[in-house]
Amino acid sequence: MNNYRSHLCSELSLDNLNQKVILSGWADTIRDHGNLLFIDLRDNYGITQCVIDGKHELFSEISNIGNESVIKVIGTVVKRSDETINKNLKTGDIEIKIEEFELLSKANTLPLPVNSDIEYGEEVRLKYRFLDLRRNKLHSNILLRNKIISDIRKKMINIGFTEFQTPILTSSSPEGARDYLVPSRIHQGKFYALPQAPQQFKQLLMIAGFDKYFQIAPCFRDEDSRADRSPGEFYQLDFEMSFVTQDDVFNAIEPVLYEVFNENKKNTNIKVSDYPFKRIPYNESLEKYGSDKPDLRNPLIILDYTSVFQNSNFKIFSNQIEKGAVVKGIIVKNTANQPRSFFDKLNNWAREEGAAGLGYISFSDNKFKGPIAKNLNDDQLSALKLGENDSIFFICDELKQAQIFSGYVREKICIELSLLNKDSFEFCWIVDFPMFEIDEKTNKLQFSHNPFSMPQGEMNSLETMDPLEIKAFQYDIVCNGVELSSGAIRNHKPEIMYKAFELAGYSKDDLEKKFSGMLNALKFGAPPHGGSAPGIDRIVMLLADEPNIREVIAFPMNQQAMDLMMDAPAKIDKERLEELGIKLIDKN
RNA sequence: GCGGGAGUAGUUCAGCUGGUUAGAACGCUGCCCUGUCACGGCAGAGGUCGCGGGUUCGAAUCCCGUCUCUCGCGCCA
Repeated sequence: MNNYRSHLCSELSLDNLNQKVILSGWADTIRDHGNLLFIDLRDNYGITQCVIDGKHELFSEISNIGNESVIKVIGTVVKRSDETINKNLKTGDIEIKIEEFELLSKANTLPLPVNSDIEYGEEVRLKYRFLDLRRNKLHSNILLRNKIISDIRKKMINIGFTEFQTPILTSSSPEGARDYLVPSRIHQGKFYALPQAPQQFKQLLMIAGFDKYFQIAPCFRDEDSRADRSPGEFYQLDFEMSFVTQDDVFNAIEPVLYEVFNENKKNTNIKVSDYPFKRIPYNESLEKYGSDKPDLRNPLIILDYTSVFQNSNFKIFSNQIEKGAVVKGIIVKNTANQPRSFFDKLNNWAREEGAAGLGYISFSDNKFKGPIAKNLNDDQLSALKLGENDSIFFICDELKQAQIFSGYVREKICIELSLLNKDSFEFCWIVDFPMFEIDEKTNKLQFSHNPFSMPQGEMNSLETMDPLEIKAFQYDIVCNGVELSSGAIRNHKPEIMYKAFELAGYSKDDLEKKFSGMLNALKFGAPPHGGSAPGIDRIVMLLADEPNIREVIAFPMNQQAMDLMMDAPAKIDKERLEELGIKLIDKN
């Protein structure tokens, strides 16, 4: 028998009555009645109440152990009397009558309590992460995370993917995020970089003929954090497939995501959108939702009303339209009877956000109301297509600004009126991203996403179309307004790549210098291939219903990319720096 | 780099327009308590009010600077 335990803290019941058992765990709460003492003993699996009588010789010793000390208890399983049964505990029908106990590890006074769910400051929680991880919420989040990862792994293998490992010490990539650099001792003055993603490696594995690759891949990017963006490192379900079109990629991963969400959702009321998921072209997403990561739980839709206002008497809009602006509108049902303050509040909010205001028209009892209504004639008003009790809010600006701000308005009104359907996971693909865009600073053409994506229409498009009109086989998967990943069908033909880079201002030489490995590989027989890489941390965030990514990572860094527990990053001894040939300079 | 919020006991927080000795809860220490499950009761210890400067007879409170945490923007192909 195991020296420390015969059973787990979750598994004893009336079936075990009168058995002598050994349990080990943490003293979660200790209730000392002077001549009677209860200990809730906790392990990874559950809690079991242990009791000792004041007459027992170990009583005084056990009454001094302190919360979170680790103890081993030997005792007998006894039935609780009817009035002392605890229905909140799985083991609440029984308790352990302590006969012997051993203090395995004494705990000092705690810097934060483990046995309560009260919110605590992050600095303390991160510094004592091992204590925070003992607490209910984090403990179950991390268990959920590991369940999700293991489910993903099983499903990917089941549908024929092969799991790989790719290098952590690799070379710096010229495009994209800042790299984390690692100095080389052997090659003084040279650096490895940690991979931002195993992008090139997975493509090389396709070229190597492995057909279907996946990896729960660590990715490293030296960029500033957000609530949903962990600084430094994060994980992706990175996958890639050979001999596929965009639809083949979607068809492969949709069931995996659907099942992972459906099998790990918090309660059975939650509905996961059925696959195939909606496919929304990038431009349509900006038009209808004002975002390239729309939250489809929000029922509001943005429509275009430029033509209604174009020749109207509402000069504020019609003058702007003449200068090239557009008018967007959002119809909101059952709001015509909202008090004036509702509309004023939104208008004030819009002004605070930097907009000129938020005009509106309401329709009820066959009458159009609101400050703009009197400027439109009957034809124009009926073109709004308002139903009884509807209101419509207008945004007028240059196209891109109007789209973005309409997106904010859509979100704001949804929050104000609590229109979000919280019991659902709404997936969609955003497809047909533009291949190129204009860099606003330099006015030059640049790649809008991954430069290795295949342009739709391939060489023909690059040679004949306006570059800004060319779409790429580039797609994002979005769930509840969270961008889970982007992916693409890759460009596997060197001549198309030379041409695409040429349009973005890179010479053949530039390309060969920067991406020689990849480019070289494409010259020796590369299959058409593509894939994607949904973010694991964000999937867990959604399923755990956590607003902050640190709540689903066992050992996260703080916003400043510091590990407060391990004290990283840290200064390095002079000797080590010398060995690496590194001299620090004082930037101040 | 820029903007918002925060920083008071080990912890979570209160502390008004400046005014005696800066409070509460949890935790901690001691005593009492045989059926609790956030056990209860009594007593006690514990604070450079982030740091520096200023205004004032007097600053946790007002002003300036600075540091730290956090949220957002930039950034993240």
